[in-house]
Amino acid sequence: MADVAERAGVSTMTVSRALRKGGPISDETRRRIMAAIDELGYVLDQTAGTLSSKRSGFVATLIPSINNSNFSDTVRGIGEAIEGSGLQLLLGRTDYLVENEETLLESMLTRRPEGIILTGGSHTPRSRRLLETVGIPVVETWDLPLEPIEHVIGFSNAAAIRALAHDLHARGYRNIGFIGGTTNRDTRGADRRLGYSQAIAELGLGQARIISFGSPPISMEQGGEAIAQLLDQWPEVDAAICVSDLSAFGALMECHRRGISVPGRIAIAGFGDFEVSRCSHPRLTTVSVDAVEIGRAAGSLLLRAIEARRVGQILPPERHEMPFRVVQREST
Amino acid sequence: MADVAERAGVSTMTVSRALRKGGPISDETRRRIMAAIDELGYVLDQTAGTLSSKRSGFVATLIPSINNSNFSDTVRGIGEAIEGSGLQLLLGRTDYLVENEETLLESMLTRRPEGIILTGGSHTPRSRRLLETVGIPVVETWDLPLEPIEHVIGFSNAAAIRALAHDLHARGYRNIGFIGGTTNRDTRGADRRLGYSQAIAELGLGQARIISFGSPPISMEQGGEAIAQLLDQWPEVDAAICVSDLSAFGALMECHRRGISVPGRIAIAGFGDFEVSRCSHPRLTTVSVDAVEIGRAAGSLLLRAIEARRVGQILPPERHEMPFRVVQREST
DNA sequence: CTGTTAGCGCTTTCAA
DNA sequence: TTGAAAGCGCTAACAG
Repeated sequence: MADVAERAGVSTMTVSRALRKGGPISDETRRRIMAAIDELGYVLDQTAGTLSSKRSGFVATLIPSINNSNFSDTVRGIGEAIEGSGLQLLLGRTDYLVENEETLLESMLTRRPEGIILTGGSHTPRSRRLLETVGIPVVETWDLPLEPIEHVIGFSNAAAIRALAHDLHARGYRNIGFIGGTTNRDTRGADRRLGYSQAIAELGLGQARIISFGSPPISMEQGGEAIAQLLDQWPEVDAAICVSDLSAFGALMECHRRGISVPGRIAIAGFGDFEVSRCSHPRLTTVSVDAVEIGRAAGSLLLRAIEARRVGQILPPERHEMPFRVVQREST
Repeated sequence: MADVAERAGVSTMTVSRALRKGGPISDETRRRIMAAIDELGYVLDQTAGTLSSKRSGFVATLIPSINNSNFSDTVRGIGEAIEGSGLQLLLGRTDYLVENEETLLESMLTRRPEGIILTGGSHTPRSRRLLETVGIPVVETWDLPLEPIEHVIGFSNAAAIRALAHDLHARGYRNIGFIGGTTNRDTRGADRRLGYSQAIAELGLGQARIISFGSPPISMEQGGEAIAQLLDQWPEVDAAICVSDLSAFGALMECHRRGISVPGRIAIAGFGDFEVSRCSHPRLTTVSVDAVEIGRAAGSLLLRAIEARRVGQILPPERHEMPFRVVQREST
């Protein structure tokens, strides 16, 4: 800034003002300063600015996996929502583990983010404590936690799968199985399994037929092995609900390979409305959630909360339930 | 730090030392300090530390898309490489546009990253200038630029597709088509198309049969529409190379839908060895690149370069060509 | 092994 | 519309 100020014949304070949109500064002075910056090829050092202004301009976001279109869509939505606000995303990948979330959270908090968006409603006690201590706005997404930290933009994964199971039942399927991961590490996956069990009980379908296969997130490959196991163990199954479209797709392809007709011999449905489920042959029935919209809603809510804090206020906790939709396609 | 220091009965400088691994400090003092930090629920403010030490602890990484397993695998590899070094990833998504790359770069440089990993070898003049001015280590990946900025961890996309075309030729295919995007926005995609054209010329196969479909990255859906167009325009084609596995998969599914046998009537091959290509039926022939290893190599190279700068040295530019491999599967 | 002093490059605050 | 002074919370450098 000193170099720029000298070149433009002003003080560093004037340079600082020129770099903010609303600053009281004459057009001519700003032009000279911008020219000087451009000639020097300099960029502002936000580190110093953060220290001085106590505004980092960071928004921390934690997602389970970056290579999952649901979560990457949500990140895109967050990006759209904070675009133009001067806020920057600090992205972290928990790999579906709350322990990783805690570590990442701690490491991100050292950057003094002004707000945080988390995936899911399960966190370690220490994570909750850290968030309380820093006192910045928090939004939990993709879930409806019973005891939210603060704001929530989510939906019930259990209710979504229940709706899918009811839909299958209405179409005449009676022996519906479920394919998911072996642990509760993926809490949304565990919630979906719960929704399946609830639906089976509600519909009076007797026995729950659950194949747990592999550490979450369950892959396409594992979906294929799981469907074989399901058909082996309960030959009477006429429909399979998979914890996500990826395993559903793997199951579908394995059926092709074995000459098992879908939906003739068995119907297959997934969750998430991934691109692969729209393109496969047959196209996969699934539950669609607007992941981009979850991100947009979470981002704009967080933005309002951050702006409130900047003027010394606190936005009361908000909780928005996002819609989901059973998408009936050719596989059921 | 003042609060912690008071509680532990030491100076802030001692607290600072306790928070670094190698610091000269007694076990007992460190224990007391850590206890105080834990009781208070405080985390270090790296903003101030960055300003003082001139080390941000950030590594900036720019990728075209986060929802692409190739790039997200590379990010994972980078993460593995820098794990334990105390460095943190600052991730940005360019959406395949060098103009976005420039904007993101500028915004990230305000955070004073200690090193940068870029995807591809095409950048705006201003991007190159900014990088020169800041003088931090730069690694370009996923390409072999003719005029690299500094370090390179990549491979030739053209050579990879040439190898695939030669492989198809060796298996008897003579009328090979290519499916890709309409513009050069995705420079790796454009390079792959170039490799196809080179191979057609080298092998004396006469006419190049190229279907350009949609703005890159071309989707599964678009792959399906493109294969229909290819078969319509050149009914003699006996093989199709797609710019990526996603479009190849879309093409494959569209053939299923139309009752066109793969590979009986037409062979289909892709690029990238995505999970979907390993699981589809038939499994897709593709070109495999170890994306995680590209990330690991780029990360550890950058780490060496950063450590060199920290002791006032400069690591001479390195250039590593990563292997690719044609993976013959059932679709050809 | 621990403490003191100075200062990183900005922005806030106040004054003109 | 502009400038001067002070200070954000750490760490480097030096001393003991």
